[in-house]
Amino acid sequence: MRYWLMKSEPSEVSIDDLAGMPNQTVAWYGVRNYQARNFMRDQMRVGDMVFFYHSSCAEPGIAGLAVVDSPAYPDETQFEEGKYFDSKASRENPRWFNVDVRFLKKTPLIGIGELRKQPQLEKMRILQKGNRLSITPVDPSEWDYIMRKFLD
DNA sequence: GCCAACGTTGGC
DNA sequence: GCCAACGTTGGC
Repeated sequence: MRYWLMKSEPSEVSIDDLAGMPNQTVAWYGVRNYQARNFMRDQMRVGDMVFFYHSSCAEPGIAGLAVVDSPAYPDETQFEEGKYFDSKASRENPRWFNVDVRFLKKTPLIGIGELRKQPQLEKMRILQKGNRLSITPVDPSEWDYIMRKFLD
């Protein structure tokens, strides 16, 4: 089993939104970055654990726990008109993929400032200067540390 | 709103 | 294949 951190803008899908979805599950549509896509398509497995992270908002940070609920499949929004449409993608040759993610629990918000204070977390991808990847692997030791320090 | 960092695009 | 220009991300 692997561990991940997935960013979502709460104005799009917040942890509360996720909790209110049918089956408490959402398709992680809209990823348009190859590295993030490859993580979903090639490395994620059903049952992998996810930190649900609120980004681009007043209080950025980890807001909940989720779990990967499906293997990757073509992202429907690449075929539809709208901001995620991709004219170079086709159903025969899809370019973008997503997994489904299921709500596990809401957590007290662990702000990015709190995370930065932890020397044990200084190598976390999310905390590196210039980091922009919306999906990043989390080292098991980092996962354990956060769980013990903040979520016991 | 600012702006540093990064990914993508496209001319050459 | 290089690299300048451009667009986006995301914390502050």
